Amino acid sequence: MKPQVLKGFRDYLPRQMILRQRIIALFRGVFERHGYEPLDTPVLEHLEVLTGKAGENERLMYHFEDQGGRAVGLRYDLTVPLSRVVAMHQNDLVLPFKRYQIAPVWRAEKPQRGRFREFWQCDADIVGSPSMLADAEAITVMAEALAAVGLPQATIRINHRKLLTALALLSGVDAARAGGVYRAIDRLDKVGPDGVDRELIGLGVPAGAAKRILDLVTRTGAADTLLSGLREQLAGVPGAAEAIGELEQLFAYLPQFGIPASAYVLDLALARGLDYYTGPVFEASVEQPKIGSVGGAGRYDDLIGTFLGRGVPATGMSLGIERIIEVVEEFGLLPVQSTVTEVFVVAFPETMAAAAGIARDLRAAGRRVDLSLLPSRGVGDQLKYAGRKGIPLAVIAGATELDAGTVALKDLRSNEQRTLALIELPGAVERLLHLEQ
RNA sequence: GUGCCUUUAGCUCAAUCGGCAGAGCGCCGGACUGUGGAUCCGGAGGUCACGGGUUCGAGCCCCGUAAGGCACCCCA
Repeated sequence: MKPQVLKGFRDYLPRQMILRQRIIALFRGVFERHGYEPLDTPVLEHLEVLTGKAGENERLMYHFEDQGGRAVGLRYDLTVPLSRVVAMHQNDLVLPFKRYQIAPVWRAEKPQRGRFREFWQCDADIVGSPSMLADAEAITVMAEALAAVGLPQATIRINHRKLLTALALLSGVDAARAGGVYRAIDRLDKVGPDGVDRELIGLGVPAGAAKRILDLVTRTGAADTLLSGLREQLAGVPGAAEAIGELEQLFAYLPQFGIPASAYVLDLALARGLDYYTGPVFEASVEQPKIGSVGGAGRYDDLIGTFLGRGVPATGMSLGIERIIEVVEEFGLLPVQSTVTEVFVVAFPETMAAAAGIARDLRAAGRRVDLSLLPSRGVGDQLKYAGRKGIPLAVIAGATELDAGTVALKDLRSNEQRTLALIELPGAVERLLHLEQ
């Protein structure tokens, strides 16, 4: 049997796991500081729970028949499972329900840099508030999470799904076929204005309407100026006034939540592909490295209704761990740690018992301690092992020192070593570790 | 899912026209019996991604497959 993993799936070795867990811990901290509660759901769902929500993306869904003949699928995102949970457990949840979920999802895409078939999403959502305050908080949480990992160059672009629908109506395309118009508009940064113009005309949009749409979505400037301009241009178009009004509220709330104005921008060309969005949509992306968006989301007021029969408003955001790691590594935004161990205890065959006792005492003091399990290795080899793993401190528990009630403490980073009374060891270790921070 | 590029030691890569598979780094051992990293010496390590084909002879040419990457599509 040849050892191998599936295309687009990966093992995470300790060095990578340390960074992943660190980022996850930072995100969890941001989520919990904003009052979000943890949630987890099964990786496998009834296929019908998953289908009908992702539009054309359903071709990327992993699905199969289980041994009992049931049609099942691996979750494609964390938003649909959340909606199912809300519908199933409505009596146990206090609304607005704010939950975060950090968990893997699966998509059968062609792998590329920052794009995998198994990847982790970090979602924070608010269920039960139709207010733009909820959307403003979702954007705030996203901005703070990105700032927590030192990613300030990511700007959150914001748009409104109903605004795009209004543009489609304006162009003479009915709401059912509006998706094509969204996609054409969304490709603005890739194919440029002329390209979008060609694509719109290819969809059957009259040349005049295409030009008008292009004129509207390529405008830049302050959100309130853009929105008041749109209010005039789209007067009488169904849904437009509502969308513009919501965006105006949203942009009024954002400064109140304390996010710097540089962290977000109104981008009238932003579309996003998932079918279930009904209101504001947001997306955070980076220019370098070229991996596209690192997070996104939006409001999905009708999704829970597909399970419940009655609508429950919901909004939230999602961050992609793998892509964020790509950026963090590219720019060295977080320190690289190769081990979680703080102290290594060098032992000799004849001092094994004492060495184990020292390790136990240090652990009781809260230290992370590795004890040599191969004491027949020489001191040099044991120190080499500790050094190669990147462990900062070594305690040498030799007979010479122990007979005098002492022990040698070596700082493997600076090569400084001193002999100290056994009783002083925990304090000395603590001091050396904190000097490092 | 489509198109293109790549794949040689653990890693990064070389190998002229199709003619005996190499280097650096890493690893292991020694110089050095209780002190890692440096230096020197020595050593191990290869199904040339995999499967076919052409040829006297293939790492090199041809076909197929897989994995990785780039561009689409789409997305975190």
